[in-house]
Amino acid sequence: MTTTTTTSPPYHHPLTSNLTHPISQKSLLSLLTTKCTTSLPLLQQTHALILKTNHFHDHFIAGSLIKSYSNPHFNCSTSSLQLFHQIPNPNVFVWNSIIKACFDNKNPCLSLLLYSQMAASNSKPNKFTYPLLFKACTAAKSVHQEGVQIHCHVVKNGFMGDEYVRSAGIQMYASIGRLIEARMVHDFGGFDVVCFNAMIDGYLKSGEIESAWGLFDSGVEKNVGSWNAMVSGLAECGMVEDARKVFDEMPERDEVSWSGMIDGYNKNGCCKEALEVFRAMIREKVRVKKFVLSSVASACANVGSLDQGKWIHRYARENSIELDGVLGTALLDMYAKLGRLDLAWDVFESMKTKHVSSWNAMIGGLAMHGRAKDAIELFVEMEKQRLKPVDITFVGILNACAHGGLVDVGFEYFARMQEVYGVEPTVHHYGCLVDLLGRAGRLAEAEELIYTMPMTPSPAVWGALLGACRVHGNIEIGEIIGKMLIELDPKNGGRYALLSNIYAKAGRWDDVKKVRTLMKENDVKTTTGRSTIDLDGIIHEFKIGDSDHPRAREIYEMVEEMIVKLELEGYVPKTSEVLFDIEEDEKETTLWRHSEKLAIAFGLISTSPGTPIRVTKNLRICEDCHSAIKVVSRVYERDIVVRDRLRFHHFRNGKCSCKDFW
DNA sequence: GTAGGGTTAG
Repeated sequence: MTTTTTTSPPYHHPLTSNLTHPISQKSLLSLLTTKCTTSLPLLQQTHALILKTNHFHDHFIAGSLIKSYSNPHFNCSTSSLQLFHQIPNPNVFVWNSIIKACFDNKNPCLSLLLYSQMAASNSKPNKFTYPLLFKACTAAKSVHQEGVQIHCHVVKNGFMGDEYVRSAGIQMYASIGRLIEARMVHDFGGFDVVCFNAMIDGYLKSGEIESAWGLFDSGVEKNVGSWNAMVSGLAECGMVEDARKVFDEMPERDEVSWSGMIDGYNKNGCCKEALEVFRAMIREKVRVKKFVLSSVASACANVGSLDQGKWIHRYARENSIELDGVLGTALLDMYAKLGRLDLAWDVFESMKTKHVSSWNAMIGGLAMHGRAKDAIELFVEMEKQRLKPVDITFVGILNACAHGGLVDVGFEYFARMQEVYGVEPTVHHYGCLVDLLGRAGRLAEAEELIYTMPMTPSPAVWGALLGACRVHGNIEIGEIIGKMLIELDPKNGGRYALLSNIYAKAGRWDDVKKVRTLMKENDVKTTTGRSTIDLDGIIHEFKIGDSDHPRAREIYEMVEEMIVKLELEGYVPKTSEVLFDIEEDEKETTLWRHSEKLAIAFGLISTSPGTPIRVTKNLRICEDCHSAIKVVSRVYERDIVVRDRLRFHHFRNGKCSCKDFW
C-alpha cells in the first residue's frame, strides 16, 4: 500500500497504516472476519482499502465484503445489495453470499428472487446454495410453492447426494409438519447421520415423540448430535425429565449436550435444575463457552440468584470470554432482573458491540423498575445513534409508560412506532395499551380499545383489563371478562384467581365458591406462589404456609412478631386477597403465610440490621403483601426489593417505588 | 475458502 505524501496528511488506515508491503488478499480477509465484525466504520475503511488496492474484482474478497455488510446488527443490508450490483459476472460464491445476506437480514423472499436471477445467469448453484434456499423457503413460508420447486431442482441437478442439502430439506418440510415428505428426503439413498439427526429434530419439533423414539432406537449408528437432538427436542416438548434420562445415558457429551440440557431446564421453568447442571459441568471440567454462559445468566435471572450471577460475570472476565452482543445482553438483563440496575448499566456501557436486543433489554429493565423517564431517555439516545428500534423495543417503552402512568406519552410512542419506524403493532402492543389505560383507571377506554383493535384479542389482553378491574374494584366489567376468559382459556389458573379476587373484594363469597368448584371441574392446576431469597449464594425457596425450611420455627416466630408490630402501626389485612371463603380470622392467618412474607421474615432473622433484603416471586405480588411490606420497610428500617412476575418494587421507609401503581 | 448453539418480549 502506498500511503504517504509529503503535503497532505497521509491516507491513514488505523489497522494497516504500519504496513510497508502491498496488502494481500489474506490480510484483507482477516480484517473482514475479525475487527470489521464489530465496527461499521472500520468495515467502511476496509472497504475503501479494498477499492484502493484494487482487490474488489477478486470475487472471494467481494463476496466476503457482502457478508460483512450483511451483519444484521449493522442494519445496512442495502449496502450488501449495492455492492452486489457493482460486481460484473458474479461467481457462485458471490451469489451465495448475497442470497445469505438477504436471508440473514430477514428478507428471505429476496433470497428466492435472487436465486431465480442466478438461474438465468452463467453461474450454476452448488451444494452451498441449496441449504440456504431451503431455509429461505421455510422463513418465507413458501414451502409448498418455491420449496417444492427447489426440491425438484436439487434432484434434477444431482445434489440429493449431499447430506447437508438433504438435511436442510428435511428441516424445511418438518417446519410445516410435512413429515412424510421430510421422511422421503431422509430415506433417499443410504443412511446418513446428519439427516438422521435432522429427522429426529423434525419429529420432535412436530410433537411426534413416538416416531422420534422409533427412529432413535432403530439400531443405526448414532453420534453425539443424535443424542443432543433428543435432549433438546424432548425438553422443547415439555418432557424435561425424559430429556434428563437421555442426557444421563449418553455415552459421551459435548458442549452442545450440556447447553441443550441447561436450556431445556430453562425453557421448562426449572431454573434451579439448570444451575445444578451448570455446576456439574464445571465440576466435570467441561470447557465452558459463551453459548452456555448466556443461558446460565438467564437462569440466574429467573431464579433470583445475584451471587451466582456475579459469579458468571466474573467467570467470563477471568476466562477472557468477551461480552458480545448476546452474552452482554443476557448479563445486563440478568442484573436488571436481579434488582441491580447499576450493574446492568455498567455492563451495557462496557459492551463494545450492542445489539438492538441489548437496548431492548436495558429499556425493558428500566421499565421493570418503574423508571419510565429513563427508559424513554434511553430510547431517544437509541434514535440519536440511528439504531432502528423493533417491536420488542416498543413493548418495553409502552410498559415503561404503563408502570409510570404516562398514558399520553404511551399513545404518542404507539403512533410513532408505526409512522416513523413502520413497525406493525402486534397483539402484545395492544395488550400494553390496554394495560396503560387500565392501570390509569380508564377502564371504559381500555374496553373500547379491545373491541376496536384490528386483531383478535388474546387472553393476555383481556387479562390486562381484568387485572385493572381488580385493582380499581370494577365488578361489572370484571365479572363479564373473568367469565369469558375462563371459557377462552380454561386451563389457566391465574384467570380463576383474578375473578375470585374480584368477587372476594365485593364480598360475594357464594360466587367465590362457584369459581372454586369450576376450577375443580376443569381440573385446573394453579401455579403455586413461590418466593425465593438468596443468602450467600444459597437459594431459599418458600411456598405458601411452608414449614419445610430448617428454621421454620424461628421464621414463624418472626412472623408473629411482625404481625404485632405492624398492627400497632395501623396495618389492616386486606382479606379480599384470600382466594376462598373462610372465616375472617382464618383469612388473616392465610395472608400471613404468603410466601413473600415468609421469605422476608427469614431475611430479617438471617441478615444483620440495615442489610437490604431481596426477594423474588414467581407470580404478581398480592395487594396485602404489598401494603404489609411497605410498613415492614419502615418499622424494621430495611430496604426491601421484591421482584414479582412483572416488575420491581423497591420498598423504603414505608413507600414503594411503584407508587402503588402496578 | 461458505453451514450448525446462546440473549431481550410474551
